[in-house]
Amino acid sequence: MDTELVAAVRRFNRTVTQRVGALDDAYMARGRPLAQARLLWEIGPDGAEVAALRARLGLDSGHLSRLLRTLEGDGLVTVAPAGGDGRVRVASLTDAGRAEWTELDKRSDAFAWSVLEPLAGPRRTRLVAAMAEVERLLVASMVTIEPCPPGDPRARACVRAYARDVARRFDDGFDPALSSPVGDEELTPPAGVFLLATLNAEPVGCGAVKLRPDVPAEIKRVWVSDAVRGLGVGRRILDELERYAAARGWTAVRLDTNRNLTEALAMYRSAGYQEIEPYNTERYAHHWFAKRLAP
Amino acid sequence: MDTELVAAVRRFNRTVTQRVGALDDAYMARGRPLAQARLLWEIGPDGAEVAALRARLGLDSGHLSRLLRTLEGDGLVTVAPAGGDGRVRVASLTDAGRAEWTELDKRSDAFAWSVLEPLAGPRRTRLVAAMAEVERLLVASMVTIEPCPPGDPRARACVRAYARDVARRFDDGFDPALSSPVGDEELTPPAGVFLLATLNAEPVGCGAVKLRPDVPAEIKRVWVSDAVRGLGVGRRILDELERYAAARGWTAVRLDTNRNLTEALAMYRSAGYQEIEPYNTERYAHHWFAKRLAP
DNA sequence: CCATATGCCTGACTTTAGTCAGGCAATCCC
DNA sequence: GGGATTGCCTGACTAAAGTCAGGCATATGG
Repeated sequence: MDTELVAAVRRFNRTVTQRVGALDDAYMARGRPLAQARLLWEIGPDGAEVAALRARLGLDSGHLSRLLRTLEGDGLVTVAPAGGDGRVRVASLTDAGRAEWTELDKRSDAFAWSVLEPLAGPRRTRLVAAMAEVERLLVASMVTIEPCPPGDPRARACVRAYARDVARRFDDGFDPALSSPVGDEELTPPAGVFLLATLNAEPVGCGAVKLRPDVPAEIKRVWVSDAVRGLGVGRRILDELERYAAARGWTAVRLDTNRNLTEALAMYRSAGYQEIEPYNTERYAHHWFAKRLAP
Repeated sequence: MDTELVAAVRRFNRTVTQRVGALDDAYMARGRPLAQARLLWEIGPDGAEVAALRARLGLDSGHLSRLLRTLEGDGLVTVAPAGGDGRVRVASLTDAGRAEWTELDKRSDAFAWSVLEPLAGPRRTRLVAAMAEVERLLVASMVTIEPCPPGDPRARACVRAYARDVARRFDDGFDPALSSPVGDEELTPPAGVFLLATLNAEPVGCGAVKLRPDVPAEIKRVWVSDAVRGLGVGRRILDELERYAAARGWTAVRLDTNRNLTEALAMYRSAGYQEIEPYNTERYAHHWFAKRLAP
């Protein structure tokens, strides 16, 4: 833990929560309790499911329900059953609510401008550039990587997204049926593991490793969503997979990949992988890599 | 109002309040109400006057008093009269309070590290650099500039700091008695104005303008504290003074300055001031400038 | 079709936060 | 030395936030 860097982050936290955090609240709450204002804001012009609101705002079911009742009483919101599942209810804004939302939006703009306005000349664009950088890297640090059963809907969604992505990039498309199949049980401990990367509970990446006895651990399906590409998430997934295999006694890891996935190729090389002879007959593979693991 | 810049600031606000604001609170409040935790933190190992705490935390007198009573009840804090003024009371930490404070400090470190830890290689230092830039520029945008009676203690403090600064920089020191004196009444509307720049209610800069009939408005005592130097505060003070004079009908402004104040010279030139012949016999002046004001 | 789970709701709280009007002692300023 | 001011305190509130135990429909999986 680098104390100098930590001190800088703490200074940042202090200034920013003071300047942004507190004032943002004050701008949002227009006479209304803060929680109500936030809720109104989160519902947004397109409406939102109650469960989604609860998750986003981190509110107790009872508390949220009451807040919705209040906003409904004020004629700003209506809550009605959703189309499919009759238990799920969707909150949406009335015309009055939409007007109020627009006002909040304006105030958010005004607040943002109040930060920029006192700065002259190049300082304004410098601030915005630095903010964009901070935001981008904070998002990167908000991505968490955790084991997940390969049958989980979020895992499935990632694998589908992976198939879609590679289908677009391989010269001859991608037909999962022609690729050597990987069963769920091969990616379930102790035979292997499937890691899911999430950002605010949304899946944004994945990776898996198969641990077969007496052969190197085999990495599969490393994928990162466009939303967080370029933030080092792929590399983190790879590191975690290697660590997982090493912790369970494997001393080497290998993988295959397609010649069109140039960033992946670069990542493997920079992560210390060496190109090796083909160890399988995977239909879509052009390169095979291996790396020794420190115990 | 540049909508693109505003949108960037809003994205930043959203990510940062989510990542920093909420979590920071959660790290701080260890089972304790947030306000108590914050207060404990603000008291700090060296103690603090009750009035200072009230100002820093923006709390009501009653509320703060009660919070102090609670912490005192928990054996974390003692409140005792200060040395000089018997009305002023100072809160300080007991041994238990100090231990608790240390724990909070550790947790703040841990939280800051949790932001950096997931980032690999150059991203970590890039984040810190960008944070430092954002912090610096946010501080600049937190500085407010407002008219203030020249007799106000904060104004006096600025003028003293100004005298100290120039005494150090002029070749032959600075004796206010040898400089042409400026009376308070000359800097009090309508004869003139004294502007005070503050950051979190602390004075960090000043500037004044004398408005005498039939001669150009005269700018005096533009000073910026080291704490915010290089952030464009001096330029903002100058702009405000010019605007003040212009709004009251003056069409030109002038000032004198010392050859050793190189940044000030550069600032006046870049702000459109032209060097002119001496218009007074000020003991410490080497350069005289003037500028026409747009009505 | 029945047991179980899920999603949202209500009632009945407790805990924090924040406000306002005084009150008392110390201090300041003629 | 006496009136005004300052600094902190208490009492008596209201408002908002947050918690917990059910309850009632609507799904879902044998």
